[in-house]
Amino acid sequence: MQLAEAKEKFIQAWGALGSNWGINRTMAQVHALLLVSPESLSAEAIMDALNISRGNANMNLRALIDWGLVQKEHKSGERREYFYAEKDIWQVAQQVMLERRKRELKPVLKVLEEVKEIDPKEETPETKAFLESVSNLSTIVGQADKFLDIATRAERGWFLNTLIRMFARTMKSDSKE
Amino acid sequence: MQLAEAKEKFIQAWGALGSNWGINRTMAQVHALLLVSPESLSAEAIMDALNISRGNANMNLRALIDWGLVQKEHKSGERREYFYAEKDIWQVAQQVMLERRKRELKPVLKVLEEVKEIDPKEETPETKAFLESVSNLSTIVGQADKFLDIATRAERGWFLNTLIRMFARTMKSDSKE
DNA sequence: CGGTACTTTCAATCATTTTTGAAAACCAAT
DNA sequence: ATTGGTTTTCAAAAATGATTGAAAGTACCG
Repeated sequence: MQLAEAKEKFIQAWGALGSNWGINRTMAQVHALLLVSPESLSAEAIMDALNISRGNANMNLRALIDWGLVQKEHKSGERREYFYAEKDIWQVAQQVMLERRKRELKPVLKVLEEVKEIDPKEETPETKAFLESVSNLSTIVGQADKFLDIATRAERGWFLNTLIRMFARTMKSDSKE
Repeated sequence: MQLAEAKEKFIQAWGALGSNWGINRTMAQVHALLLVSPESLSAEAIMDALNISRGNANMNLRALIDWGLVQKEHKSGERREYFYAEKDIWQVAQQVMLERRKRELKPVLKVLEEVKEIDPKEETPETKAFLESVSNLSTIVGQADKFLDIATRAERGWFLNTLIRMFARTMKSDSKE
């Protein structure tokens, strides 16, 4: 396979993954492109590589900067801006976890708490079932949140080791517990 | 707050969360509705509760069944079908992890492997950077996949305990490692 | 200043996804 | 085998989300 072909394939796959997870396909593609570019790229270069308009490139670059995944660079002497992506994938993952937690998990947790405050006069089975579901849900979502918080702060090595340890345990006691 | 109001709020929040994560808003709402209904519901009831058409209700119910989150029930004497959701949230979470892993993580892992096979004659910095990014990426994605595999099989209690242990550790050695 | 080289914005357009609703298929009871 | 209640399908319509492109904005330079 040629490099160009491989890049293309990777960019497409990353775009598809993104769009399955609620991230704008083009934004994911721009990110993919920057990830595999050793040098920072101008808006121009990105537009050309992905066949998108200036406006589109600009918007998605801003969004990526907003997510903390991409940064601007001013090359001295040059007037135009260049963009490059954080290359340490663990950092990228952490940044994504941080943002999604903030943007999506927190609001849901908030609603779950609010919704627990039902007028307790209603003692129907419906109310009971509702409160039970909600409280289970907020337990799990809360745990996920806590977990992501840990992952977000952890050193890559520590986190990895813990995973391995967990994995080893599971293997040993596989179908018995 | 009244029960009806609380339900509505919850259904909306769940729908919004779903759509941020690439899941059809209505599908998430149907799921939410069934989650908080102690009794199984007919398609009719769901259509009414969410103001959606028969076709829409049907399609999303099928999709939920497909994801293993909802099941049909035939009430004896009745001709119409009733639907209910798995209420154990840990099981729901596991099912979702299982499906997304299968549907989205696996294909990406496959592409990452394919894309490593570049004609090694191209020894440019671009090729190097590309291969490095890809290999880092497949390490992380592979680890995420393995982690989800564990989570997917684990008993709720065991998993929770491990999380707590991880959390305790992090707290103790917070900013030093 | 005024010009040049860019970046940003945003209303209009285009593309994709979701929803509808009516027709077809299904299926149990007569 | 016909009826009536029900589910399923799917082409078309509606809604939503993404993209464009041109105009407005910004900043640097002489």
